[in-house]
Amino acid sequence: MAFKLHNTLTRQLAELRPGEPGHVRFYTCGPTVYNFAHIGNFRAYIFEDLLRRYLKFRGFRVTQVMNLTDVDDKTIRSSREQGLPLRQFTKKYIDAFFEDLAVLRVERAEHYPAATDHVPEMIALIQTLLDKGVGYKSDDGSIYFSIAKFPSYGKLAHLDMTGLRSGARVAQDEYEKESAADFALWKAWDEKDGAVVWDAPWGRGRPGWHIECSAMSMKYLGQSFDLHTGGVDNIFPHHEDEIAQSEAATGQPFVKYWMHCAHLVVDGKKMSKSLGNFFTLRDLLDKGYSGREIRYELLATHYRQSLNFTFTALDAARAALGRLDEFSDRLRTIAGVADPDHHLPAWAQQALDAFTAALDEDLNISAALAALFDMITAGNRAMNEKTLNAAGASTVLGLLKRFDSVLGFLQPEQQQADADALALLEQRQAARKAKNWPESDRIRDELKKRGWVIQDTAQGPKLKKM
RNA sequence: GGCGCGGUAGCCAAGUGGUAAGGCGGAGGUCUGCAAAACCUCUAUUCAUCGGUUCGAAUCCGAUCCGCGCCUCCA
Repeated sequence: MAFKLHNTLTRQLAELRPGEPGHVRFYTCGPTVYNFAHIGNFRAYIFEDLLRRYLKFRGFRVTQVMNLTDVDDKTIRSSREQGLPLRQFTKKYIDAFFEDLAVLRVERAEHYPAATDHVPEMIALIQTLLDKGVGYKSDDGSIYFSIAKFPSYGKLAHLDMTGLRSGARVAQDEYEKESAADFALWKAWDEKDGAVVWDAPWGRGRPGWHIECSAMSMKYLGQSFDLHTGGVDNIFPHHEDEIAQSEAATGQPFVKYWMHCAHLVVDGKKMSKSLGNFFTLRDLLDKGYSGREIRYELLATHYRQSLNFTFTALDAARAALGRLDEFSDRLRTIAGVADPDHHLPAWAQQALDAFTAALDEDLNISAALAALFDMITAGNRAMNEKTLNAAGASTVLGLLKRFDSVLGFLQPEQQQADADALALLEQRQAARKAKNWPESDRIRDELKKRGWVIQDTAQGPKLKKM
């Protein structure tokens, strides 16, 4: 069995064979840090997290790089509006971004290079392109990439550029580009840029957007690396341009596999502020949903399928997670302190096999979750029939832990009952012992008001956060 | 117009030639002082529509109807 993925370059499934056996180097396009990231952004980061975690589950060593775009039109504009130096402005959103990732239980990548820390590398790359005659300087001092000099331009997006390539020189209002499809490697300083400026051999200015990903990915991963991911909207022009720049500069194939995740829509419509269906992670947390619940919803749809985000689905996620938690609780009760016996019950082994087979097939998460839920049904049945002993339960708990190394949502949120709630719970037990049902029910209602639900189990009452 | 994705139960969502996974919801049952929660069972003769290929199609081909994305800096 092998891990197969859908490669945007070929539009086909192919087995992942990293350049260095056993070690996957991959680059993921990160956030532009001018605002809080929204749930559509996080859909992409969670997809990449699943990929990362599954690669590790499969035994690969992973080196992942995610860039932070901290200089571009939007960051410059917003920092000026707020009267803050660029770095001070972006720091707030970089910090927020990492906080959000932690809430969503996204594993940290190995490197998070910021564009502003890598301008020398970008200048060097642009110089190479100028030396090779693929880049050219326009009258205003900007540097452009000439796609006419890169015949395979369009291979990722499957665009036929012949019509554009033969185009005549475009007028001044097209930023003095030779061809409309040429893109900026370097933008000459403009008054609107204020203090955001670097010196380059050809003049003052700032890097274009695409060049940062080429410069930083090659710095940390090499001129040729395994995997590059992002949202579908990045296929063109961003990733197409990255390929052009990088391959024109090095003469090497840039990236072997490209993976792109589809968009998230809300109630079937594209998220937009005007429709009132635009949500940051923080908006959802404010509504009382947990990062774990949001993670579940964002993860549960296959990454190449557009994800319809709804609150109904978020509630469904909550219910499904509750069931998963209950299963773990039951196992823990049976397992006690027993050691695992290294031999999975047949139904658990079956789940592991199905789980792996599903994710091997281009991260088929729906089938993987089906395997998990089938295991829960089988496991509950075994526990009902008392055919699962302590060691067996302990072994299955170990398997759940392995599953969670991929899924990242099985671990419940901490929910420590406060002293008051525990005191009430004891009072209710006393009332129940005396068969004083009205008092017992009154205390149950009181706890409910405080957000706790009582579950009377064979092992005594339990408090659950509502 | 070009490139591409999708239409499967009340909702969400797998399955891409061998006779419909899974989740939520709903219905019944078990447990319980009553509950709650949990657990068990059931819940699509059918896969947008119409033709075609085939022993066999949700899956392949053709047409049609809907929805959506990208086409120069939005994950």
